[in-house]
Amino acid sequence: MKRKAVICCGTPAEDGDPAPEIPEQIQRELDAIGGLPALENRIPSKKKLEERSGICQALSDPIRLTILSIIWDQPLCVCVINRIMRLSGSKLSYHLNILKESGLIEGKNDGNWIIYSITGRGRRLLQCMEYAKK
Amino acid sequence: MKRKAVICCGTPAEDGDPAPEIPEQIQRELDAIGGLPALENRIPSKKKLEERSGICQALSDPIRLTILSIIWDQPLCVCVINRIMRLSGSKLSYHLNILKESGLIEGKNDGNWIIYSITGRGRRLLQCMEYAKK
DNA sequence: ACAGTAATTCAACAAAAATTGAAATTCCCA
DNA sequence: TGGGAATTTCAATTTTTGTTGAATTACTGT
Repeated sequence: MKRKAVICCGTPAEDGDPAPEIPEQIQRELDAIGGLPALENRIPSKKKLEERSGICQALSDPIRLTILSIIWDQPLCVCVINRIMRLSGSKLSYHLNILKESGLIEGKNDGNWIIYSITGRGRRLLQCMEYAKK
Repeated sequence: MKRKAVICCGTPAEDGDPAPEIPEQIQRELDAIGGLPALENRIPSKKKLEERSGICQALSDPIRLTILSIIWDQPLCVCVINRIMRLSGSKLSYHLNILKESGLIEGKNDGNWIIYSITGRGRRLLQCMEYAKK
């Protein structure tokens, strides 16, 4: 009854390989939902995976989370943000740009200044984060 | 009436520096909420910032998001996960470990196998992500 | 005890992200 | 139209992350 077991993780599996031995319960659950093909179906498209991981990437730095918390209640110019952050201009700019590129903040020109505000998406994501994290 | 303006972003501000010129409206809004000290108060503690950015860091990779989607409905051994992912063992292990360290998945030993499942936190975060992203 | 297997760990390397300081851009105002 | 100020951009460097393949651990059944 036993299928031939193979080394399944030392090297990537290939299409012809026999299935590795797996725990009985897992096998049952897997069969119940439709086996491996059913599992594959749940994987989001490459495009979605990249979009989501990109957003998380933007949120994955304490400096950037700090910036978001600073402009949470009102839009602010870079100047004022940096009055608190105290970073070099280029460094702050670098992080602002990452937040902007992923749609979490947006900048509006006002004469000499650029005034950044948090976007709806940025606000929702941060709130979720907050809720889900505990 | 005008305060002396200074280059405020070329170099980090220091305590003695005069405040830079800022747009009138921003100044008003800022005053209304209690000025810079009020802004500083909203910044989460370093500990929280690091915890949150760490979680986002763990979610910031398509491979790891894929793993989470694979074990979304039922716990699976590394073996089966890799039947779909087709990565080298060490690579998969590396990513599983990052997810585990940040509390998004947990592993339970079962004989020769280690069976990974998504945690409550992992589930909530991914759901939020989904909702907030659009 | 031993052979076989699932999974992890380790050290070397490659790739990506962050930091730095200098230079450039854009706008305002005299 | 020229000087000053806010912000960004760029290239060089450092730091952090991810990948690879070999070696190791831990468990099972005999």
